[in-house]
Amino acid sequence: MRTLTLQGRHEKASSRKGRKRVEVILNTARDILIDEGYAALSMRRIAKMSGITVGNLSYYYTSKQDLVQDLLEAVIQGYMGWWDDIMADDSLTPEQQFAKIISFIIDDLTTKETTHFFPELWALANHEPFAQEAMNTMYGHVRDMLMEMAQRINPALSVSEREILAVFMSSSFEGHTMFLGYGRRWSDRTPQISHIAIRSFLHLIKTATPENINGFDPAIA
Amino acid sequence: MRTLTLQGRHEKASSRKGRKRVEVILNTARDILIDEGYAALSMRRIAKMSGITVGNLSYYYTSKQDLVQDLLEAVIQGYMGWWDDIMADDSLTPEQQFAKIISFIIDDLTTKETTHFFPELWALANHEPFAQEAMNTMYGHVRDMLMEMAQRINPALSVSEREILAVFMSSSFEGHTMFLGYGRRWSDRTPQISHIAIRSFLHLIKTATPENINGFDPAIA
Amino acid sequence: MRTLTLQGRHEKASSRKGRKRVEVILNTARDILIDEGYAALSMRRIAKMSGITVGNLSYYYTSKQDLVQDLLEAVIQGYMGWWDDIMADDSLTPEQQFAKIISFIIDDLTTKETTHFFPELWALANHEPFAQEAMNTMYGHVRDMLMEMAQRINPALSVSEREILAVFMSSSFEGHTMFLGYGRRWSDRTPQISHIAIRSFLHLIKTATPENINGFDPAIA
Amino acid sequence: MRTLTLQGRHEKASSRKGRKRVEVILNTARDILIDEGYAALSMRRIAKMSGITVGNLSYYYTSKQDLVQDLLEAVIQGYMGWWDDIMADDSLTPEQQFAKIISFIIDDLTTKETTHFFPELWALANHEPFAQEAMNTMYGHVRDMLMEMAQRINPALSVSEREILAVFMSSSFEGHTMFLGYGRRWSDRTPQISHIAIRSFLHLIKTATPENINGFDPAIA
DNA sequence: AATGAATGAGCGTTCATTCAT
DNA sequence: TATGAATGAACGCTCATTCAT
Repeated sequence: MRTLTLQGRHEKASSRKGRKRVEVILNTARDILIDEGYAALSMRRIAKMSGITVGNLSYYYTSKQDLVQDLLEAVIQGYMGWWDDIMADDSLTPEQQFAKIISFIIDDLTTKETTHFFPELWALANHEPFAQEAMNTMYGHVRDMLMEMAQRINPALSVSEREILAVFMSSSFEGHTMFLGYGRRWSDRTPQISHIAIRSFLHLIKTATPENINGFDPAIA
Repeated sequence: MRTLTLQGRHEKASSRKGRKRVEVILNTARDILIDEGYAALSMRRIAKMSGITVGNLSYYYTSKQDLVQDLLEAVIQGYMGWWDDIMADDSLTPEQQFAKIISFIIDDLTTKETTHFFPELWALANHEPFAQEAMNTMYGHVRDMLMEMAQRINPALSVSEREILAVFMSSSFEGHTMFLGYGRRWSDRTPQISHIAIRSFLHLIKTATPENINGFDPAIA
Repeated sequence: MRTLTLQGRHEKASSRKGRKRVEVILNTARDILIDEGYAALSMRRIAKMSGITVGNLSYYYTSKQDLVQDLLEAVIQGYMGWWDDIMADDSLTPEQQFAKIISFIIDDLTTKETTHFFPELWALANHEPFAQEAMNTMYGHVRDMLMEMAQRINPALSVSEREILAVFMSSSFEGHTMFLGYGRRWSDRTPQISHIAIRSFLHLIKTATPENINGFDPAIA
Repeated sequence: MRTLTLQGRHEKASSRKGRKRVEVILNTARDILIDEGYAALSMRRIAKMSGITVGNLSYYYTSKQDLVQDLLEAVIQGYMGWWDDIMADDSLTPEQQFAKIISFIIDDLTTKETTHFFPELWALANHEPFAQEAMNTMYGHVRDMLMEMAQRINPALSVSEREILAVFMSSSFEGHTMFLGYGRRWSDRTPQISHIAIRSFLHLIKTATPENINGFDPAIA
């Protein structure tokens, strides 16, 4: 599993000791969230499993929301930017880069962390604005990446075309979490699904026109 | 919002009074789940908002899991079978039927109930086997419907081809919940997304072959 | 295990059906008390395990105390009078009769029913007058029997001498419940304990005098 | 009534304040157990009568069993070791020591604490292994003491003879709890009972032989 | 004789939070 | 930085009892 590193944003992470503590706390919290769910994520439990007292925990995080917010941001951080290397790899055509990225994403869905983390995040986002925001930031980056890839593959696309395609594509692979995910029924079918996704998304990117995005006529689909 | 009607399965729903009570309880529970999230769904709250005492609530449901299980099944019930009429409409071509169903599904994602209910269900399914099971049953029906539509549109497809396509398609539109859903950033873009989805899915169904599902060559995608 | 039969005292036991019901209730209650302890003896549990509803149970017993009182009396009833046959057996000497009775009592201590029932009764008697009373009645009968046996063995004893000896003897074997009882450490030593008890008690009965009951001089013990 | 002092074993009893609290809690719990019985011994009640909140109580004892276990051990502790001084008193013959100890034990049975505590312990031991264990430990010590006294009085006895006599004697006086105990019918007869017990036990110790423990012939008893 | 429905109090336990030291 | 102690509210659940039908 990824090891969470600190965001600079936390005030108590100034000293080396403090930084280390916060790291332990966040990793512990992440483990609980993944292994037992948000309902089991209590301050007491985090403290005990981190080897500190509740009192000390609330020195670092004055409220549970404070901690959870930091946790979400830290976990999400780990999901971002990994695609830069692939996109910078000149030995691959844009389509190969794209295929590689989609494959990576779909493979990642089958990890326990991803399968368990995201539904918790989505549920939380229903009622906690800070979770909404963390989610938006993250998916914003994903969309930016997808838009860039769409442009490389089909430079004729307008910004808004690329944008709506990015929304469609990211929604689409996120949705596989519940079906291909860890312990889920179709988790051994990732190769086929990856293949379908790539073919389907490439077709979309290459054939998108204003009419076939905004109008609808099954006869010409 | 849909009104939950009883499953026959509940033992206490034999008399008219009992049936009415169970109905009130389930509707109340559903409202809390949708409006405030699973974390707020406590026996006390359900009782109070149903106008009964905790004691009486647990006369109907001996445990919280018992209630939640019934709730999930009842809510899920409301999501199923509505497509039968569309599929039976001879005045539409299979492609038109398909387009209509996909449109309906994607439109439904923008309702508060759907946007809020499903992420809670998915999160719950991570740790509660009964939620997993309820989920599997439901998506099984959805896949059956999609497989039937795929066959109508392209009778040449094998069962396993239709199956993997159904998994891909249902994953794909489920994933839009977090982006097109109630209060989410792209909720006003359902028409375009519907359009893209329909075009993309129809292309997949019509062009699927064993090679382009199991093999991968971006050059020919 | 003994089957509890009704005392006539219960008002609802007039009809045949009522009598049968009360019998089932009491036997169920006894089983719960023995197998799971007084703490588990709830009206709900008795009703469910008797195959009736709580409502109906409280038609027969208007309160829990009412039921428990009946239960104690019924169980205790089963412990009384069995010695009459032995005492009436002319083929045995009084000492042989006595030995046989003591053996029977000590053997009985090792049954699960006896081991579990009496400590519950004694504990209950600490705070529930009706349990005290049931206990007193029962031990009164036991003492009467022991006094009669003492007289047969040593006719020279006065009433008060026989009485205090009876108290000592009955206390003495009751105390073995916790050591020889079902699942207890010394339960396989009943033969030796019986033997010691008989020898010890007979010696007491035969040698009791006013002085060695009321005075004390270890030198002459 | 004895004041319960702490066992070192309790983790929260490190600081002075914690030690004091635990002491108050245990004394309160003991009082409730004695005065109102195990059924009345609830966490809420203990907390209220200790002048603290339930939350704080469960800071000290994470579960009721945890508390009750500590309580039993603490109470039992108070019943042990007091005989050492008597046994070390060289001015008394072994028989006088023995007589003194038996007298003390039987006198103690009439205290409210002893009368009420032990039946609760015995009943609890029927279904709670930890209570069984606490009981076994305690009576083990009592038996050791009785075996030592038996040896002093009759050095010819074998270990197993002393052991079975110790079981018989300790069972015997424990059984008097329900008859001589606080508020019980024969509580004013402790002097005579003590006298009988001492005479009877001494006779047993002095006359025990392998035959009259293991064989049985009422004619020679 | 029996059921089904309901109450209100209490149970053991866990929670986020606060604060003096 | 860290601990230990505490609060007060809430949790899921069970209880004896009542009563209309």
